[in-house]
Amino acid sequence: MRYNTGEETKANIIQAAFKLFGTKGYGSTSVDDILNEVGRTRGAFYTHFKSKEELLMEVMRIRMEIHMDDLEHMFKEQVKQGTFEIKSFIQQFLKVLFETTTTRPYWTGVYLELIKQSSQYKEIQDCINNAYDSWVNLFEKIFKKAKELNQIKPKVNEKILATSLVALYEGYEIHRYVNPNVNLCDQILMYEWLFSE
Amino acid sequence: MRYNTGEETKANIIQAAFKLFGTKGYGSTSVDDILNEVGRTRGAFYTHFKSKEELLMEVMRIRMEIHMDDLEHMFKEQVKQGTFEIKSFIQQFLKVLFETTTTRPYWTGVYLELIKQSSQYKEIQDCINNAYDSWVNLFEKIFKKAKELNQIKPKVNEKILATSLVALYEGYEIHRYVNPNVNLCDQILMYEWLFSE
Amino acid sequence: MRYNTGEETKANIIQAAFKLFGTKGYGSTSVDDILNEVGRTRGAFYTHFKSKEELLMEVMRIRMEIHMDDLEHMFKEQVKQGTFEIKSFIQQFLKVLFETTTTRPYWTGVYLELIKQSSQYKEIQDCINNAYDSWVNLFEKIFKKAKELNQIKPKVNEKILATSLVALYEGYEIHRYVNPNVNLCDQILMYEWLFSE
Amino acid sequence: MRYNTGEETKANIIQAAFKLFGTKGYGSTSVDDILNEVGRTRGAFYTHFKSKEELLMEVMRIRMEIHMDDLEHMFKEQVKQGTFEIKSFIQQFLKVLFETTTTRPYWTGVYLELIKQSSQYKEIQDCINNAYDSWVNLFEKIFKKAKELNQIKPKVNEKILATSLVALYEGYEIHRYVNPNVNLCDQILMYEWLFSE
DNA sequence: GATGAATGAGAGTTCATTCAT
DNA sequence: AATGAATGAACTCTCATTCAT
Repeated sequence: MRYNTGEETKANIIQAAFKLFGTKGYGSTSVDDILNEVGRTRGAFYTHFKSKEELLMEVMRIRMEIHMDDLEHMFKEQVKQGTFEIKSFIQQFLKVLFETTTTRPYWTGVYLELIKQSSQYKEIQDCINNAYDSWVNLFEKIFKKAKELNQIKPKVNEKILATSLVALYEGYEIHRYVNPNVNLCDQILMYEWLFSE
Repeated sequence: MRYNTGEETKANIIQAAFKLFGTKGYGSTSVDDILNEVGRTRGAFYTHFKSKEELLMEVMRIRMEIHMDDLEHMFKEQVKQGTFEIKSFIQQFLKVLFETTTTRPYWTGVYLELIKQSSQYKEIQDCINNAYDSWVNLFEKIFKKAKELNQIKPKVNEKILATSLVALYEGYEIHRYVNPNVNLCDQILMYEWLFSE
Repeated sequence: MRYNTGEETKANIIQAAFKLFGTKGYGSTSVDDILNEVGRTRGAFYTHFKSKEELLMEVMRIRMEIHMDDLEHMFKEQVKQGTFEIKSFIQQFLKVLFETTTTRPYWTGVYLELIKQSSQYKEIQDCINNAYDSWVNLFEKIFKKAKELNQIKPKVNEKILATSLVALYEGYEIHRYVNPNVNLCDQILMYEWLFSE
Repeated sequence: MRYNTGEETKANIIQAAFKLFGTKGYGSTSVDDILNEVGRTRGAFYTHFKSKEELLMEVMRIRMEIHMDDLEHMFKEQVKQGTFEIKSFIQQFLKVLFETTTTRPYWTGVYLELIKQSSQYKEIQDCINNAYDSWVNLFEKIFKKAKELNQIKPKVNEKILATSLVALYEGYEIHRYVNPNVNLCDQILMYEWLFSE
């Protein structure tokens, strides 16, 4: 059978684009590169996407969600089961962060690409800002929950704490992108200290 | 006057490249774009640079230094004059950071570009890592000095504190790149808190 | 009709390249020149060839064969039909050579180009050397057949005779390239003399 | 002393051009390449030559003469001293030919270049044709002398013999250009045979 | 006599996109 | 749904040549 279902090919293209945008960058990845990876040819691309730009948007939409959902799900689950404890939660979160999965470096590459393109494309800017807000809101919720449970007594308000945590996270991730050998495990101490006492 | 000195033109090109790489991105800036800005023609470029790539490296080298030196100079000056005080130092530093100068957004754009290209070019990777280390070392020195002067009593070691501060800084800067309207002034509270007691 | 089959366009390009490389030279023929001749645009070229260099190789491969085959075929045919006679064979061969066909001058131009490029490209060097050997071998066979039939009694061995004939041929052809008006018909006497008695 | 005499620089340029045109080819040798070799810069070139084309002409003029003169001088000397003998003369001539001097391969490269350019530049065409005629005339004289001295009894006239010898020579030289390892010493037998009896 | 900054035309090549099939 | 030939604009880079110094 020569033809896939359309959806299959489209999904393959998005998957390949995610990988290639993440490694080679958006600008340096040609439509052909993607299609080579997928085993399809030029024309197939334009059956599914209006343009390369549109593909970038699709990649963005899908991945932004995935990224968020992991953490949110973990939080809600723990709260539901009454096992939530801020320190161990943060530690688990950091473990996910510091573990090198196959897709994580792709994601950082894509994310950097998006940040850069955000100055050109309003849609990307909005998407990132939304994601950013979601993160901050999620952590705010987390910190509030922790305070409610008397696990922390922050001296600054939870919003600021959350914003800082996200910035810290992004700063670390970028650092690791440039130097994958860096050992950031000690940093966990930093996070712990943020909430100690 | 038709002919400049070589250095003049070269400097103009680097200046224009800094601006354009920062706004449009390296890949989307053509050699022609740069030369239009400078008021020279294509060939002039290759009198001064072997390739566009080499230009990127020059921009990187020059700007990395500039960026570092501002802060280091401020620190040394204050220590020399006996006016160094960690909280106000950090506040001044943040003021510089949070003030929108004309060149700062360019710099963030160029920096993002460099981070992205670091996976392709060893030289860029090394340069960023060096800069990163310099930053961390500088802040370590600053924290040590502050501790020495009994201005802070950090619970984690100064190295970790420094690494975190740099990450925090980078995280904020990127956030601001995506959303220039964001008000990060409240964040100063965060920094302050980091060192309070 | 806007779209050809690929093979059609590819063949047209090779044909045009043969003509232009032969007249203007490889270096002075631009990809655009070729495509103008063909009535296609630049991009079409790269659908069929990886580079201009590759095109040169294709032209070489194809033409080298054509050039050889004419003569070999003539020889085999005559032997098969029992009409082979060395003197008249050589005369026919020379007639082909000395007649100005439309494509012959192109070929000499291309050949010169290849000889020159042979110092840069191993593939060309090998190809010419192979062709050269084929020529020598063919003439050796021809001379052996002629000796076998008692048509000549060469005082030097057939290999040397063959090598010399090829050199003579090439020397003449080059002379004619520089001065197309030269009358080389008298030279036939020379060839005849080579085998007389 | 920073400045040479003009003549010195000019001569150096011609010498370097000869080498580079011979190895890399005229088209692939840039004016800069030549000046690098000489240790001068662009402007110096145009003090001495109107254009790159003119340089080619100068190289041609000078080298064409040198090439010819060697042989002519040898011939005249031997005749004057009464030591002229056709077979040994040809052998000496071939020894010069077959010996690999440093400059010979350059010369063949330049010569091929000139042949190719002859279709574009009337001056080159004329120069080569003149040289060609000179060669033929010289060999004609040589053969006539040999016949006069009863050293050969050619069955074809001396002109044809001379033309053939030149063609043979050129054919061999080109063969050696493509495959420098080829051993053409056996070919001497061929030349000898040409005149035997 | 020589420098080297600048010109500007033109080269080979890439690539997002279109479209007949 | 997919192919792949073709487009054409854009790109980086080369180079013969000019000219102020």
